[in-house]
Amino acid sequence: MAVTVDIVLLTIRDDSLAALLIRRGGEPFKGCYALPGGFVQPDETLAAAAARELEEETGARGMHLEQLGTYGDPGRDPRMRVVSVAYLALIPNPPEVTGGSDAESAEWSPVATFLDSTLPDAPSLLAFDHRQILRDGVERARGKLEYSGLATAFCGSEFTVGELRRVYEIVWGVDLDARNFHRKVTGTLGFLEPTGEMTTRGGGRPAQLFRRGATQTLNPPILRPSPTVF
Amino acid sequence: MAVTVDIVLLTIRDDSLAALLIRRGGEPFKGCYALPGGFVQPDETLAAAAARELEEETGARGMHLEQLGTYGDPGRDPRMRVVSVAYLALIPNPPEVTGGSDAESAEWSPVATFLDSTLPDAPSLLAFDHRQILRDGVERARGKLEYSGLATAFCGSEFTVGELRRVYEIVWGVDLDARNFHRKVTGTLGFLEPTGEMTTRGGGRPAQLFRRGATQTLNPPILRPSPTVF
DNA sequence: CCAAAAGTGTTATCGATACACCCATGT
DNA sequence: ACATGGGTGTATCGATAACACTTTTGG
Repeated sequence: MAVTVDIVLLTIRDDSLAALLIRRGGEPFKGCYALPGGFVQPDETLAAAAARELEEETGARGMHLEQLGTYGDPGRDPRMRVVSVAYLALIPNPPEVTGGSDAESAEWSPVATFLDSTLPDAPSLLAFDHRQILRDGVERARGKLEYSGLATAFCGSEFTVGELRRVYEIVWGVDLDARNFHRKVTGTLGFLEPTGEMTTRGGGRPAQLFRRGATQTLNPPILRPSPTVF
Repeated sequence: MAVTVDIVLLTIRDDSLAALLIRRGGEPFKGCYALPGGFVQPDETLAAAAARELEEETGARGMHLEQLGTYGDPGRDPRMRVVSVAYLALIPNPPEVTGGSDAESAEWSPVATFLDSTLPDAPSLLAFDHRQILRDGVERARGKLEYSGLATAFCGSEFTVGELRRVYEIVWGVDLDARNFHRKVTGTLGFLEPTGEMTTRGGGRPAQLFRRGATQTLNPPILRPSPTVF
């Protein structure tokens, strides 16, 4: 029985939540998109396999990486029985992924393109059961923003409160009150650590720069106004 | 590479949170306890494998079953590379599991016996990495009580508000205010469905009997007073 | 000056908590 | 009568939501 890892790598690009997808050059699902991934080697942990595949595909290391779930229905891959452990990864500034090595090329695509519920459920765009995995990954990210510091994984090492708020707004697809959001995140002790620096990037009045704080659990949570649809 | 399922089967027994564990009759970890589990067959889904193992061990079917996580470090099983998909299962009235078939015998044991943080981390009691899996399963159950109807999976099909509260108190290891709890769960529309029946089991004034309602998500959640330790 | 984003203040309202209190049964 | 658990009422407190308002930059 083959064991693979598949990775839902998310980022914020052009004011959209985007995922890294591979255009398949061969059968099955030739021409479809698929999640990056590959076989687990005999002597590496599952997380190490995911990190290795990520680095091969993007060149980036050290981003947020967590296990998402395992997908092993017989027949999910027509060639053989494959049990795939899915990982969720988040990266701040999406590296350009031009072309890729062989016939397979990697691209950033807005997740809405693939998850919009008006689309048919059949794998017309995404290979295997990767639509479900992508959906689960996006839902995990959306949920964890509420009670954890996960959103900072979409920001660089230093960021403003406004930039952090944009992450919430884009991932949840809602508008948040900037004033209340500011009070909430700066008021949660240990959540954000001020650098002392200011920045004017983004225009308007200069904003303080922050780093991730030690408290990576948000209590009470930030509740999303209305659960996002797809 | 071998793929197995391991099951954290929890129940409430003698006012304690208890797990079903197998006493190992052979090497490795002979004499240790281990989670029930086994190999995934070529033509069954992962969940079906877990359900099958559960039925073989307890005779029970149809209980709550959800995927917990996948554990696949090289060396976690000294005999070979084994990737194990762990499932969390909950059952209301623990069936007696006398002896078992062969040298391996199943028992219900309070989880505190194995998770108490004063114990050493080495697998002196639990085989493989099963202590970590058990800990993750208990933590998942504790967390999900807050915002889901998971607690009802510990109750029979009909239960009183008091019985449901006992589940929370035992799983979380805290005391809850009976009056506020009552208001909370009966006030969440669609969470509990009154049967119209009353019962006097448990003594005191007769209590209404309820069934699980359609709403299996609790918003706003019931927050546990202070996170349980181990 | 104006637009845009950063922050602060204030108030209404909702939900949780901590109780006091009454109800209906078994012994 | 009294113990036991079921259930309602109510005041207080903390967090959120809505929004008025000031601050500081760039164009």
